[in-house]
Amino acid sequence: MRLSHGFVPTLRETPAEAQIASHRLMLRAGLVRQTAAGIYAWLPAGLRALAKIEQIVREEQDAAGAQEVLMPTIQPAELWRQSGRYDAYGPEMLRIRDRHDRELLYGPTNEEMITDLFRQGVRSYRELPQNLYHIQWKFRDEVRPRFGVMRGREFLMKDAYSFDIDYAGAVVSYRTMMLAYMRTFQRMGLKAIPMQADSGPIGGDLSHEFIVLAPTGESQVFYDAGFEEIDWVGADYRYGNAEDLERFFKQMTSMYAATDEKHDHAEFTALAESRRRSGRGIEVGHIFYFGTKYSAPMGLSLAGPNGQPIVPHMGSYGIGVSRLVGGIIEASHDEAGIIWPDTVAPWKVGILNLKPGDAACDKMTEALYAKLGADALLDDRDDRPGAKFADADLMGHPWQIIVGPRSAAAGEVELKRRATGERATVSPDSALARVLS
RNA sequence: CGGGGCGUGGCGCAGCCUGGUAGCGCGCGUGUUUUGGGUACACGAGGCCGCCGGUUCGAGUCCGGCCGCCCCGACCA
Repeated sequence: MRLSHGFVPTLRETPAEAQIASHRLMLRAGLVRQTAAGIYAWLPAGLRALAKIEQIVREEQDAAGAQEVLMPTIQPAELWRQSGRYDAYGPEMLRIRDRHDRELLYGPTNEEMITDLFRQGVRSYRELPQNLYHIQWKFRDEVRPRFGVMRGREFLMKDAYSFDIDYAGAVVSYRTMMLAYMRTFQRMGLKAIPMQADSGPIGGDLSHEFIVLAPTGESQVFYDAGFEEIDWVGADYRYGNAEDLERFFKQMTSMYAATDEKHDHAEFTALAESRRRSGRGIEVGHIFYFGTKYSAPMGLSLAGPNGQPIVPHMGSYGIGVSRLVGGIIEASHDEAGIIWPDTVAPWKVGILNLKPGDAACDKMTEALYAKLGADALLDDRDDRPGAKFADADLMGHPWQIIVGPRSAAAGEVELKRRATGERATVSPDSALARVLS
């Protein structure tokens, strides 16, 4: 994108309503604009980051064997009556009526709908296990939306639903998703820690919240240093292999991790001091097993091995995709602005033409832009160098390639790494090589 | 939902107490200037002061109602 004709309305001052860092920076960097309380429009830069995050989630879900579907945002009330949740859900559910006065709702989640789909399409236990997911906008009419997209009313969520013959199968599905989550968050440059969560009467120990570490996070967490050190993406755990998954689950759950509410000081200090970590975190995902809570009342029943009907055991697995945009910024920013991890940055590189109209500057920046393509943002605005530096830092491109009259005349560019502030004067070719490596 | 606060050009704010027809900074446009970290000067565009009603000769300002948004708490991906 050429910034001179791009819709990236950066703000020099912070709008009064934004309190926390990610909200301020998302507004200032032109990622989103608020439409109503807890409802946001995504502008080009924000949408690009959102799409990259969504794509990483998608790739890791697919790698773990889940199948993507897309369910509607609007659901019939009837489905929710079958599970008994229509009356139980309360005012967080946005209820609507169509012209025929039929009761509908804007989906806050999809257990009922997926169970309905599954019972229509699957007949035999031999077709299990299966895991279906979608990435779709949800609406929960929060009493008090806040923190920008971190707690909006409308939000983009990945939710997956597993179907297994029995509890043992459900455990494998659960562990599979847990591994996929560790890999997903790692790829986004985040340190994620699964914390055992309250799961109600059904879940047993199969309910975990995924907390992402961020200095400004909402809750205090204590954990084993292993969560920061282990490379989940590279680890040799194989999906579809129950032993690998058990080994993974043991490694995961053997390390200490707790939020302040559940923190056990004695257990924590039993860890070697060098292994103890504490910090703040933001919840970005939640996985849990819920057995036959929906399959039973909704009549999801398949032919079992001995001809008798079986009721599948289910689990659900959520990731707050739009929340992650805010979460990543909370985890990675400084005074000047956002510091995007390479994998989720709206643009991987910002090319700064410090003097549009200068033949050498124009030629060099255009050549770089042509080679970098869509993942580059070319700042070709007729503006002061200072304004471009400030906006580039604010927008947080992982790399900046800075071209001014002096360096252009010398056939060189300045390459700046946003995360470290490190700068080097190099040839355009070697700048390209480093950015693309 | 309990408590608090705020709605005035795109953004940040003053003006309201003590009614007299709207102002500042930033941004935006034009020109000159400057040219590697938000340059300086000049000129200019842009606001039915959230909405409705009331009081008054006159309402951004006073009174009533409504709507919207934010913060703390309880609640939540």
